[in-house]
Amino acid sequence: MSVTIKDIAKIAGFSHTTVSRALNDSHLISKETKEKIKTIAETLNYTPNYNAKSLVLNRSYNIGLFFSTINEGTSSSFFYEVVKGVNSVVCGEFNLIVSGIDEYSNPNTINKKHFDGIIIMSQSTKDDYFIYNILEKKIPIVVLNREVQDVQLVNILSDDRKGVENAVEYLINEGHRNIAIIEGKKGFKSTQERKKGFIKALINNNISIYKDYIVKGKYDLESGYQGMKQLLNLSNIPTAVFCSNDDMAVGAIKAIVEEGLNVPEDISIIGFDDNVFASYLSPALTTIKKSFEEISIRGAKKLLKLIEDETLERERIYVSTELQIRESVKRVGGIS
Amino acid sequence: MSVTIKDIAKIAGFSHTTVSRALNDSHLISKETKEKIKTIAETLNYTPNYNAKSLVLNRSYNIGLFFSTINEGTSSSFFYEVVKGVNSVVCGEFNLIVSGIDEYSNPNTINKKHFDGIIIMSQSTKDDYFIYNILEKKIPIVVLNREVQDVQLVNILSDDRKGVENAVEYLINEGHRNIAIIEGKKGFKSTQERKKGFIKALINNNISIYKDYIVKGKYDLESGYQGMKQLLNLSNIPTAVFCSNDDMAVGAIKAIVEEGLNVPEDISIIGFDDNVFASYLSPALTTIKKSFEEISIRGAKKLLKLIEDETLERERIYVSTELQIRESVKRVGGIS
DNA sequence: TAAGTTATTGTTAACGTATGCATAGTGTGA
DNA sequence: TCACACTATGCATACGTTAACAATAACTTA
Repeated sequence: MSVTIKDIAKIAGFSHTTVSRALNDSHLISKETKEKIKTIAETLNYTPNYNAKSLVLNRSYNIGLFFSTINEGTSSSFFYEVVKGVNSVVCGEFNLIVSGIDEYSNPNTINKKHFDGIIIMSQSTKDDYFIYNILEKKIPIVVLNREVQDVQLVNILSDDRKGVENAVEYLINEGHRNIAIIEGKKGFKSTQERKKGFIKALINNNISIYKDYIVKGKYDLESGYQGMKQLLNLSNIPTAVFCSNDDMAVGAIKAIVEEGLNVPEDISIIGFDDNVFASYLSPALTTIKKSFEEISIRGAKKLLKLIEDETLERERIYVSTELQIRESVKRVGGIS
Repeated sequence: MSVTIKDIAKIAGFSHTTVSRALNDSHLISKETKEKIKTIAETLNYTPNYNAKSLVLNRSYNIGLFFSTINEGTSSSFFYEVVKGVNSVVCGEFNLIVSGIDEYSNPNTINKKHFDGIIIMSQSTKDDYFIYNILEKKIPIVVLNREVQDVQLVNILSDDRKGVENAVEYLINEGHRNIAIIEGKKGFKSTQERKKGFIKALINNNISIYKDYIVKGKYDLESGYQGMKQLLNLSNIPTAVFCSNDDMAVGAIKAIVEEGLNVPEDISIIGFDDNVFASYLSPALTTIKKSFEEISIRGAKKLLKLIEDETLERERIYVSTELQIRESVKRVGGIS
């Protein structure tokens, strides 16, 4: 049916071994035969059978990109950025197989013959059993977005702490001194990290930290609303509030508006995530964006290196965030 | 290294052929041996080597999903819906390989050994050379979203005409009689189809068609703005306007607001596409949504059938659209 | 009881590629 | 001129699976 190296061999008058070597640029073959064989291959429109190649070389030319799930609950811009990022790195040499972890009731069906390497965009600790399974099989793996503890693996994470630190420094540069935070959900790693960044920025700039300016939240709209209410009840209302995610920022804005105040004229707001809706709010929300595309690109590149050299150090890499400056922050006061 | 059927054969005391047959539930093998072999396979954590399987069975277990491009210009919600839709159908039996046509300088590198079937989400006539190439190779193929002419293939398309017809009938049911259209870009298939749907709805309801109510557009914001200006200059301003896409709807709304009028109080607007921003506009835009997820699901299912039975009729399938009713249409007048 | 049928298992080759080893031809140095 | 190295090629086999064909045993049937 389709052209094989044996067909080429017959026409060229060489053994199929020689053809194989010629097409793989082996140094054992003379220049002239190489050229002859290559032109024949081209005219015959030869393409290697990757299944046969894979069988003997014991590799698949496949990279697996696994999301926790591909169903409801995955944001489309997130999904797109990740696939795009990984694809831009692995396309050409590898096939990119996209899948959801929740589709695999039994992770054992995944084996090394099938994937040269695996990238996991992890959004839940439920993924861990899957990750451990792959680690056991010694398949090169990179985990994005979620820190996997107690295990040596390549982990690409967003540097939330630094991102918040920068954002709060931006507020300070805009003249704000009374800056509050509405925290994320208790127990979440991201909650801690974002808070640490907040504190760090204040300390760096010798701004004292008021307990009243640190209020709890739960990452949902309602808790942002309630948190802001609490801040509005203070005698010394902050001029700027960092909300640990965009949902809470929306809740906070609602509370401010209800109070008859305006964003950013009376209070400036910064969120975190850069949700789809962030730029459509009025005022458009200034927020901190994780670049999932960059996380994915870095992860994919690291994976390719890992495939080449399996002894590579398993490190944790932090990718910087980007402050999306829009309209929810106002400059205040004179120059400090 | 990893477990093969020969390993199982040794332990079970059968030939590897018997093992192969047992694991594939061949009727040639007795119940007892089947069970025995299967339990051994399970305890050894056996997974078949798909490359070997593929080699001998001449199939790949891969489905290719090709976009015109995966880079800038692809909307994320569109991309996500499509991957999600296809994945929901093919997961389990097949690997889903996602790729961009623009990554293949030479489509000849794609061969039947590599893909059991291919789905093309086509957004440009530039894809045609690629599509023809795959057709020549007799790889089962389904083309989504764009009509490919002069060729027998399975084509899954959105029924724009019917969608617009329904939307305009909705306007009519809301009491509107003076309904205008701002057309899409000249020469585009979609422009014609959407216009036909518009006309059809009017004819169905015995509403006469004014030439003045049909204005040209170019699918961009500016042309929507200009088109609306034109309509606002008429002595008999329409009470409702169907804009052939959402971008033009935004332009149209801008023109209306500039004139000191309101949407939907003075003029109702319907768009087409359900862009990301549509629900964040104020008023939130009532618009016609192509369900790319459904197009993808239908396409994927059709492809699987095509793989099973290559003689299947190559038909053109139209998937219905969905009217997203939001806030940009107002009920007018009494009951007609 | 011989011949035929059926149920179960084994032998062998095939898929298309890469590679260790063998071989032939050509030059090189003493 | 002989031994040796080097270059270019071919032979044989392996990868893990399936399947055509062969083989065996047990059971039917006349």
